[in-house]
Amino acid sequence: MEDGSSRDTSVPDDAEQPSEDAEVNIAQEIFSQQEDPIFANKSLLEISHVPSFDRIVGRDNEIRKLSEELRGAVQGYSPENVIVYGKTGTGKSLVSKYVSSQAVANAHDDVRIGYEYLDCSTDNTETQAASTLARAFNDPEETGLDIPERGLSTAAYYKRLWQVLEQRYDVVLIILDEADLMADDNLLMKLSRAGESGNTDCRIGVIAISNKIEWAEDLNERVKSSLQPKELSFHPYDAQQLEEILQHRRDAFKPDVLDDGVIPLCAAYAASDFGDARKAIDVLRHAGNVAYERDADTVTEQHVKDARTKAEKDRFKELVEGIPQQAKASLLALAILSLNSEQEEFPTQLVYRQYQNICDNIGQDVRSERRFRDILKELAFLGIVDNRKENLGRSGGITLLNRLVEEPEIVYEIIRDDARFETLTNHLSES
DNA sequence: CATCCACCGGAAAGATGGGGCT
DNA sequence: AGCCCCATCTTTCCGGTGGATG
Repeated sequence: MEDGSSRDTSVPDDAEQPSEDAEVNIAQEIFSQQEDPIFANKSLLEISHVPSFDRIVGRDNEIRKLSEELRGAVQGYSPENVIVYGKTGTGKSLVSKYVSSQAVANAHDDVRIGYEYLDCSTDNTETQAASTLARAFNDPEETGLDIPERGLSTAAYYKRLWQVLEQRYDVVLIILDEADLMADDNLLMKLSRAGESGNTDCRIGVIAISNKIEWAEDLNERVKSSLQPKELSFHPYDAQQLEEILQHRRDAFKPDVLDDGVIPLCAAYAASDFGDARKAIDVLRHAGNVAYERDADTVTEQHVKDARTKAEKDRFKELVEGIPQQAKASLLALAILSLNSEQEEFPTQLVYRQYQNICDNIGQDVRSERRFRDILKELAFLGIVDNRKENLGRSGGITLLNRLVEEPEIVYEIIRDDARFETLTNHLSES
């Protein structure tokens, strides 16, 4: 992402260096391993992979209902707005995309219709959302409009969005995935009122996806009344459906490498995890990786079991590696306290002092205590720490007790791997 | 049983850095 | 060039909290 000036010291063109040859050969060896004994087409197991639509399992009812709500769009009328609920991995996005694409495919000849999918966990502010939508619907060739990613005011982005819709579409469907992560309701408000406030003649149908059932209730009254959403809820997949979903992806593997019990076991695991299809696929993929790493000929149930814990560890490691430096220092403070004490829970004050030590030690800025509290809350939101409020009464007031969710050793190791924490004096602790 | 401790957490505003427009 | 807008992180200020304490 950045300038490459610091690394690449070995690039120069003197090819006769033996060490470099060796490296090339190692790399070649790995890259050119043509025969993968386990996988035939691994991309079928990627999370982003959308199965061909005739393979959607067990969601016929949902597809039917959603299609009915959107029926108007096909003829150029206003579709209903829909809020789709359901736990993660229950096919909400998949079905929404599928039905929208079908609406586009089956539209009457004289109806200009389009749909776009917006992930509100990425574009979580009104401005970003308006920007992304405007760019997604736009075609510079046709409209002559260029829409920059950033730099414009929110109002300016809306203005362009309306222009684009006006020029290019009679009806659009907008899928807002994870709509509950949106910072505020303004986007929904604007979209639902675009017509009546004369911004555009294009009719807009919103499909808002949320995994929190309470979300609609929290919605601003004004939004609710102008959106008038229909509600649709998705149930978790049962074990049998999960199994079927996995069977459809069997082609990812070479024939006969999957032991009979593997898919049912993955399905059973995922079914106990709230029927999350994504998890089922994850576990299956990881099982394949485990088998590969162990040079096995087939994927066994044991591989699935091992993969399950491995997958969780990987996820956790990635999560911790990805947090900002200040958060790492904070987390490390908590880990060190846990390592040096019988207790599991520590009041914020104590953790803060430890955090100050760490910052001093590695020469990092110390944040204010207020900010520190927010950092802890963010860590709690990510599920890395747990915090519990307790009132210690007259001598202590209210305090948060913080506890690591994972083993402190693991957390400690992961953070110490970060180069910026290398200089940290070993186990500086005792308070 | 009223008090009171000292931390919690909301609000607002500053700092910094991304970028576009005219 | 000078101005405007937005995102993110941080600090400052301060009212709220509720069980242990006397």
